[in-house]
Amino acid sequence: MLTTNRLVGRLNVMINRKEQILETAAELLQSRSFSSFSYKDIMDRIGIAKPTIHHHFSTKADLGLALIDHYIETTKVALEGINQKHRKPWDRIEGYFNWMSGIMLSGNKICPTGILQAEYNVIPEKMRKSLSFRTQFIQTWLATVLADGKAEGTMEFPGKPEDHALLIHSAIQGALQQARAEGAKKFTTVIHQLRKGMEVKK
Amino acid sequence: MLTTNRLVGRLNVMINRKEQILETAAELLQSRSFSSFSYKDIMDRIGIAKPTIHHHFSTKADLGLALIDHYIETTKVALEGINQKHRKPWDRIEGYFNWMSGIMLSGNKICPTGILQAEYNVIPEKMRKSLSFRTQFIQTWLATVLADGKAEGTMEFPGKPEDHALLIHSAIQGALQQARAEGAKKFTTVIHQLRKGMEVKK
DNA sequence: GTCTATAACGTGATAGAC
DNA sequence: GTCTATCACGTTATAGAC
Repeated sequence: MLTTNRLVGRLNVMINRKEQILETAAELLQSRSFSSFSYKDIMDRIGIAKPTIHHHFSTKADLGLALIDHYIETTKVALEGINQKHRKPWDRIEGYFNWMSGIMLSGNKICPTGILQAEYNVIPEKMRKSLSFRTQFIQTWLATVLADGKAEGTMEFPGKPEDHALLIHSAIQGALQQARAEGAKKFTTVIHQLRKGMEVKK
Repeated sequence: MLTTNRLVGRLNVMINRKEQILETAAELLQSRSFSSFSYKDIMDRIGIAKPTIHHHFSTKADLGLALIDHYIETTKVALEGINQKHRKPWDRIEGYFNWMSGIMLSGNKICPTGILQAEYNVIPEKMRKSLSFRTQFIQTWLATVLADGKAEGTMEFPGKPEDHALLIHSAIQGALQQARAEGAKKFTTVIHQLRKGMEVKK
């Protein structure tokens, strides 16, 4: 590890280390929870000393905040990626379902929004605002897709697009939690019901 | 406190104390999370010493298990109460929605299934089985109501009753979490969408 | 059943050397 | 940037007196 770091040079060490900590923390957050992972867990996983983590993220609240900002970035990349790859509303929705499905399949994980909202009263106060931003970002994206689908006549659902987007997001958040406890089938069933609930009745 | 306990007699003291601890723990579980509340929190809230709690629930895993069993009991009472009060499927579903709404309104709380599933990988192993039982119990009840509604022609939804029951339960679980972070409106919106999704199209 | 006292350990966080 | 060493505190849990 040390040898490798020295080989890639000083700047890369810093950047990689920080991102490595962040990735590890993200993994731990989604498989355990915010208050259930510790600096020691990170330390053990990537083989560095605890003060090294404190050097990059001086408090756990700072790490938590960076974590959410990191999620915001990957969310933007993921959703804009879907928009670029697919034009049709149905394809975009399926892209979103697939993205969520990937979270579930990548080993005992759930949606970060879910875990952080479940722990809302115990996470550091400054994490809450960023969390809210990410939640809104996803729901706004979903609402846009739904509005497009309704406009072109390929999707049908009750109420306003943003209301149905909220239903979808809530259901998937709950479904990921159910799926980890009860098996992947729970997730695919919920997706199926959501899909059926938006199909156009002839 | 002590005086009162002595007045009600020895047996009552034991029973009441145990239930008092359980109620307090339930409150803490739903407002914080399982790993985020401690014996000290209970101790501070009801003014007893920590070893007293250990006397009733020797380990935290035991307390957690008793907590879920307690939830199973109150769930049975609540759902059978709804069945006795209301005959029509729509009234029963609304009774369930109201019950969940009550959780949200009683101060910053969420569904215990939600919090425990969110922490699934960190809760003691013996809690998981009971948790699963309660989840299934609720979904089976919901499926029965949905099946009745479909049979009498007042409800309409895609797929099997148990599949739609899973969607409803997942959505509400997610909605309670969203509502605590983003405001009660999120919950009522999800309920509204679920309701619309089951109405009979003329 | 309840208490005081304490054990044994894990936590986030800091000081200071290299 | 990373380390060793250490701090102050909170955690679950137990021993033993009343």
